[in-house]
Amino acid sequence: MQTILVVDDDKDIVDLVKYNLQKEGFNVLTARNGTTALEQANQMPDLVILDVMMPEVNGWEVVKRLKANVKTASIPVVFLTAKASEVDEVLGLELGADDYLVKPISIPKLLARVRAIFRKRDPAQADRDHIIVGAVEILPAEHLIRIDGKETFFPKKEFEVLLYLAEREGRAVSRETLLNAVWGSDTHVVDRTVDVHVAKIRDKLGVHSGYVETIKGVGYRLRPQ
Amino acid sequence: MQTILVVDDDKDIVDLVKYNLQKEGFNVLTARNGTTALEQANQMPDLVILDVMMPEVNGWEVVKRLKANVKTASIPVVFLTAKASEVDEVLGLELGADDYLVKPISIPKLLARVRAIFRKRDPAQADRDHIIVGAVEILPAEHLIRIDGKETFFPKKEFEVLLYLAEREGRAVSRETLLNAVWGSDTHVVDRTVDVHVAKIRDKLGVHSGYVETIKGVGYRLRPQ
DNA sequence: ACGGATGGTAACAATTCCGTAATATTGCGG
DNA sequence: CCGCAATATTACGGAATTGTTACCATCCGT
Repeated sequence: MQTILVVDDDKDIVDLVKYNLQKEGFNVLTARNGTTALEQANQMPDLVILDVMMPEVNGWEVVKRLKANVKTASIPVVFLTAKASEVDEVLGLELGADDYLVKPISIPKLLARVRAIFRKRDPAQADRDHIIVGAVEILPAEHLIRIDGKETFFPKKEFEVLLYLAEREGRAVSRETLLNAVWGSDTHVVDRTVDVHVAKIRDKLGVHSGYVETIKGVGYRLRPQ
Repeated sequence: MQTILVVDDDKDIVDLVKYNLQKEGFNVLTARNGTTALEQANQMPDLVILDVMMPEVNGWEVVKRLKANVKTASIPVVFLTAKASEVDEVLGLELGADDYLVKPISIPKLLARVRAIFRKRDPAQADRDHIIVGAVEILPAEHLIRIDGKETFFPKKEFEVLLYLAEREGRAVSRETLLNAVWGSDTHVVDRTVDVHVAKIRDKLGVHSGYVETIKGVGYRLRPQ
């Protein structure tokens, strides 16, 4: 049975979410603040649903510490946020948030997200041989990119950068991460180089150039469609 | 032909699996440790069968690095694990394992899993007796190629290269893959040789020479018509 | 053994791609 | 609104990849 840790300082929300998750057959742990959440995380839940705004140790701090601990680093996290404006921050910071939900919570939406997270790890449906982000379709095996259905040639590096971003659609990726993934961890390449390649990618994307967003001080991300 | 990379520190297991996969018509690469496995993975196998417990670089580490590399990220991985207790970890960690097998290995089960993986990714493996790509028609049984309806003789190697590309119409194929498929995995032939044969093929294709596209840094592909 | 066809290699030319630096521009904090 | 740091853009030289040609080895049938 899958265990989910629900963290929110609002008791009503915790109870509501807990009730519905249990009804779906999940084992539910709860915490009312960041400190307790971190303790509960030692029980290795399969997923953490985490409020951003909490007194003392807030949601971001919790994630940072979860990711810093090898044991808990791979637990996926779904953020709960009251303000739509926080969404950008949630996704922008390279924190490893797997998804987010804006309050007030829609229970069906919550359950859908939770199921989606677990489905991702279900070996039975793991194969994506092509990635679609809006009007852009990436086919790694064919080394081919379709923009508005039109095949467009991408040189190797540009292809790999876009693919890496697409595989992490909506998540911010630092230049350093990109350099490691695309260029390799041993090569020594100035990080400004990434900018140039991103520029070329944007150029090829044409009207969709806005897909690749710059997140100042962090890196780039592919805007989810 | 599909290529499978088998990784295990136990020689007996590698040999057993290799033997049975080859009998099924798969091309098999092997590695006895994680480091070698990662090197072999550059040859872009269609599937990796990977032991969890290995000295030095273990199975999880191998997967983590495969997934971190854009080039190899989409290669499906089947884990081999000795302990049932490891199964939970295999499935729990978000590592991209497509499936798993518990030792001792049941050969029929192994083959079933492997076939399942490939069936998923290769839906229409219809056994066609001739392939048509635009104005080019290839009849493997007759060892015959028609261009604009005109029979044209292709020497063996050129024929096989074109056939291999045609069977994967639209897909990029690396020189290394071509060498393995057409020349065989044990022969040592310089990869520039492929260029020369492609040049000869283009020459014979005449006005249709553009069918064979170069993808710099990757290889060649037959443009779908 | 000869001639032709095939295949492999090397050398060089042509092209594309990449990385960097220099410069312009943007966007954020104050 | 200003200044500063981060990012965008541009241009260019060099590196890497590929195209092309020529040449040699081998095989095969005669």
